[in-house]
Amino acid sequence: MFALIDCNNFFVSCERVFRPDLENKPVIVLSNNDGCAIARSNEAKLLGIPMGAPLFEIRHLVKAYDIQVLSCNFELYGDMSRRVMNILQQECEKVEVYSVDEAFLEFNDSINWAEEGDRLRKHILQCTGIPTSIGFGPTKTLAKLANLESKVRGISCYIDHTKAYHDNLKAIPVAKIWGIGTRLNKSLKEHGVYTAYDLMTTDPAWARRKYNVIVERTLRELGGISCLSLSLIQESKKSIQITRSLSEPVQDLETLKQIIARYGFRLAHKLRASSQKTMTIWVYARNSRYRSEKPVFHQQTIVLAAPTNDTTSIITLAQQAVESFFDPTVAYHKLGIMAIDLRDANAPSAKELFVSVNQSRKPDIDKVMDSINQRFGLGTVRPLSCGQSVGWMNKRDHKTPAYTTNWKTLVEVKAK
DNA sequence: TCTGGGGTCCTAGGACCC
DNA sequence: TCTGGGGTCCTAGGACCC
Repeated sequence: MFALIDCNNFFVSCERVFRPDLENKPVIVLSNNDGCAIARSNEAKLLGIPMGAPLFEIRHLVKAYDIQVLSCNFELYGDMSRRVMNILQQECEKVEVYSVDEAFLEFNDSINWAEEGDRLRKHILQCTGIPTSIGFGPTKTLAKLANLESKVRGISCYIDHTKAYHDNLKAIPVAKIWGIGTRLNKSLKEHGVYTAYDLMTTDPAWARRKYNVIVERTLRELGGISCLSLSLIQESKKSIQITRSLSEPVQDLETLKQIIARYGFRLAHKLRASSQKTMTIWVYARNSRYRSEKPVFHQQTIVLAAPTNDTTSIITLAQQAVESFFDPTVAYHKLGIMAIDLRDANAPSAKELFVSVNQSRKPDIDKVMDSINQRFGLGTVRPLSCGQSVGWMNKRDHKTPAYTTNWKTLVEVKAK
């Protein structure tokens, strides 16, 4: 038996742990640059704020209902996520961390799911302050659906393919199923498939022919046949990227080079943190999707002679890429750098046999930089090419402190 | 005025091999 | 006029996820 446990309105819940005054109030957490609402409390959802709503479009609601607006604080969410997952790993033998706020669990079929679910939810709430929902089922896809029901009802739930649950399945729109996105939803509806029950009772061979193996699998999973197993070991990443929208458009080459240097700096740091090196770097820049008359997308792919996670090399290559495609008439609004074709840093490739002595000594600098930054915060020491903070930095006007990861911003409690 | 960031998997088609 | 059969690898693009 599978279970999906999921933190309720995760980012908002993290904020509420340290801001109890936000309980029972409508709260939203914004994306980078305070652009869109990426997390909403139940109260905010009830006010009709959709996921991803741009802040400027909902200003009137924020004002009218005194919605509490917060900038994103990923340091906090990442740390809270680790705490929740650690607890799960202590409590269950088989845990697959699926995302920042979700995990799949696997249990013996004979467990009392209601009891087990309530126990876990209580325990997590007590240890971290984060409320969760939990759904059980004979497959991952059904456990996901049961989790939806758990969210609505506030208790542990179970769903399977048998007759006893057909009414539940008939009440679930096909778009809510894991793996059915907007395109598939539209197409399925055109073929008369509206609910989870409809999809479950569709011919798998047709699904394979008409769509692909993923849809076929989803359909079989709905029918109680487990096609997706738990991945207990965290596979190493296949790509790592840093992309950001700029808070204001940039048309100046030197500024763009500084920005991409910062992204390259973070990318190299991430690569080292996951003990990986990259063989290929992809850099792109584009104008605004919303404002510009003509979409512009500039990009360059750089294939390296040998895999690297060296800050200086990555920054140099990224800046060369930006120089090569830079066009002074374009107002750049978003930049990104991506490392693809990753290798295990601890398993040197034959190509690395030929790097110069000079280059092979460089990682020491990165090591020192990483250890200082680990202690005092990323960016405390950084290459000169990253420049000083200027206008294009991320806008975060409503950010809460890093309560759990920075000594300077720990919460103070006064006892009388 | 103002619109997020970071991933994965699958498939079709082209290039190339013998 | 008529031009094999079988295979692998790579890439771009589409769709999905949170």
